[in-house]
Amino acid sequence: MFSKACEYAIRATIYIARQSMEGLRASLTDISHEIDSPVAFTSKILQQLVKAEIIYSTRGQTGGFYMEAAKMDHLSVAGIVTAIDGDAVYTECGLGLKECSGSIPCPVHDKFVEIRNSLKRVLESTNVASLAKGLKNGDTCLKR
Amino acid sequence: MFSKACEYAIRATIYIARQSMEGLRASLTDISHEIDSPVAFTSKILQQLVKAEIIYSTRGQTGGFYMEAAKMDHLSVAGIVTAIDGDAVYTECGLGLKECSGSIPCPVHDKFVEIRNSLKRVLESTNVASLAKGLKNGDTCLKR
DNA sequence: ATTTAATCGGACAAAAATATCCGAATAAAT
DNA sequence: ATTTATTCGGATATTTTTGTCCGATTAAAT
Repeated sequence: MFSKACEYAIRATIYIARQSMEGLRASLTDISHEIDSPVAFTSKILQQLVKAEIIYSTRGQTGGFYMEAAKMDHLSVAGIVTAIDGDAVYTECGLGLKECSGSIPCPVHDKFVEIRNSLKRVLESTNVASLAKGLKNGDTCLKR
Repeated sequence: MFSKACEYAIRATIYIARQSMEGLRASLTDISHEIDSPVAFTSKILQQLVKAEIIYSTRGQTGGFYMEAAKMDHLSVAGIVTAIDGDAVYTECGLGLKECSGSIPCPVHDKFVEIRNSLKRVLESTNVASLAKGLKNGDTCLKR
């Protein structure tokens, strides 16, 4: 469904949000430990998230990654996916056709429009803040 | 969503079914031309489908690939996906966790169960015969 | 029998995704 | 000023996926 990079991105963002909720910055090593991901690869992904302005970073000692409170409330999982994987998962033909559309449909076009729309709807209606809260409460988990 | 191999497999199967509906065998070159896919790679995928007994093949001159009528009616798109990509798309955690489950859920677990179930339901309720008919009627397309 | 046209199977190649390494830049603490 | 702990950026390495090549096998047509 999503690339590995995107999975890490979502997990990292949720963890950063969870920490930022308590005014804490998260360091790279902390993050990759908490979400059980390869450190150097995670670093690249965090840089992408910084460029997309989904998270922010400060360098130097006591530096790290954080998220603004307003962002947590407004950012959906769909926003993270779009930043890392683009919108292919919502828009591209399920059978890989370049010109698949209502007028020149692939055999599963209608069914897939339905599936992708429901996926999009779910991902867009889920904000990062609510997921971070679930994590804080111990209801959910980011590793293993 | 699906691997390239799986996309080609679905398109090839539909085309083979369409030809078998008229008692015709489809050759490798014919198939990869009709679904616009790389010939040698398509060959590998067709062999996988033969091993999975989704399609059948005969060697030698006038040989080729074909599908039994009963199979077309009973085989769903889900069956092809499972044969090529396995059931990861229906079962694996959306965030890549190994042990994600109802008792130890990732933050998006419940939402993803819903999405995956609806995906599974749609793919299982779509048989190859109906898709082959749509192709034969010119309602749908397998290339571009 | 030979030719021809097809699938099968193994080795190989290229491209993309995933992951690592290391030095540079930055900024706080000492 | 120096040390220390951090992110940033570029080069490189590994793994997986995608794709190619070619000879072996098969079976119908000549």
